[in-house]
Amino acid sequence: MRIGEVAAATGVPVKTLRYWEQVGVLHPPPREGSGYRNYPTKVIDQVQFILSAQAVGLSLQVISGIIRLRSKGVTPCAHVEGLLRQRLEEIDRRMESLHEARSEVQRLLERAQELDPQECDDRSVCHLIAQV
Amino acid sequence: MRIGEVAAATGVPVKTLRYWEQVGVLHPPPREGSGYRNYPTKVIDQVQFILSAQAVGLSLQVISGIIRLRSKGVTPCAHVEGLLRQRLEEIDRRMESLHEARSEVQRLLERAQELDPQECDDRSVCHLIAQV
DNA sequence: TTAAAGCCTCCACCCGACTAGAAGGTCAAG
DNA sequence: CTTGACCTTCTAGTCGGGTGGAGGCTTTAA
Repeated sequence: MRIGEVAAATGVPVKTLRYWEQVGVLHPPPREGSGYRNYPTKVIDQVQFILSAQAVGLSLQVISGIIRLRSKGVTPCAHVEGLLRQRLEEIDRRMESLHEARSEVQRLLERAQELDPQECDDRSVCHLIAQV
Repeated sequence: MRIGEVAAATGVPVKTLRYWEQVGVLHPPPREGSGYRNYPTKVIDQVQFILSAQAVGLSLQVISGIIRLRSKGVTPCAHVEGLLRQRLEEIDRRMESLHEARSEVQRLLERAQELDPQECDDRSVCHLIAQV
C-alpha cells in the first residue's frame, strides 16, 4: 500500500510517516519502480503500536529501540516492562514537581488576598512574586 | 555594576543575562565608554524577580509583560494575580493528563503480570502496549 | 491528452530557554 | 609591556516531534 493509504488508514500525516522512517522508528519499505514507497499491510499495526506507545509517553527513540529488538526476533516484553516502570517513575517525579509548583502558586495567591496593592512599590517588580 | 558582577551576585550566567536582554525581559542598561554594560544595583532585584517567576512556571514572555507594565508605572498586582490563576489552571490540566497517563501505564503493567511472553507474536510489535 | 492528485527529495523552520564558540576590544596587575 | 581575565557582537547549535514549501516526477480519471 502507498503512503497516502497508510496515512488515511491510521490518521497519521504523510509527512509524519516519512519523518518516522527518517528517525528510524519505521522500517524503510521497498519501493515501486516509480520510487513510491510500497508498504506491507502490517505497517498499520506498527503505526498503531507507535501511537499507543506515544500515548503512554514513550519517546520515538525509545519506541524505535523496542521495534529494533522486535525485528531482531527478540520478544521485547521484558524490556518493555522495564521501560514502563521507568516511565511510571518519571511520571511520579513530574507529578511531584508539579505538585510543588501548585503549592507555591497557591501560596502566592493566598498572600495576594492579604497584601495591599498600594504596597507594591518600586523596591521590587511585584510583591506578589517575591523571593522566598 | 558590570555583567560579571550581576552574574556572580545572582548565579545567573552572563550569557543568560544577555539573552534575557535580547528577548526583552531585562532592560538594556547604559554602557560605559568601553561599551561594557553598566547595570544599576536594582537589576539584582529584577533578576531575582525573574528567577522567582520562572520557578512558578511563568514564561519569559509573560514575565516581560509584567516588567513592561511595571516600568510603565502601572502596579501589576492585579495582572499578576490573573496570571497566577491561569497558571494554576494550567498546572491542574497537566496534573490531570499526567494522572491519566499514569493510570494507563499502571494498567499496562498489571496486564503484563497476566500475559504470557510467549504470546507476544508477530501480529503486533509487543502485546504489552496494544490498541485500546 | 491533459489536468489534478499523489508521490519524491531536500532544506528550512517552529516552539523555549538557553549555550557554545569565534573573533575581537578593554582593563588591571605584575 | 604583557598576560590573562573580562567584556563585546555574531552565528549557530541543542532538545523533540514534527510542519511547510519548492521543485520535480508518476499515476489516474475524465
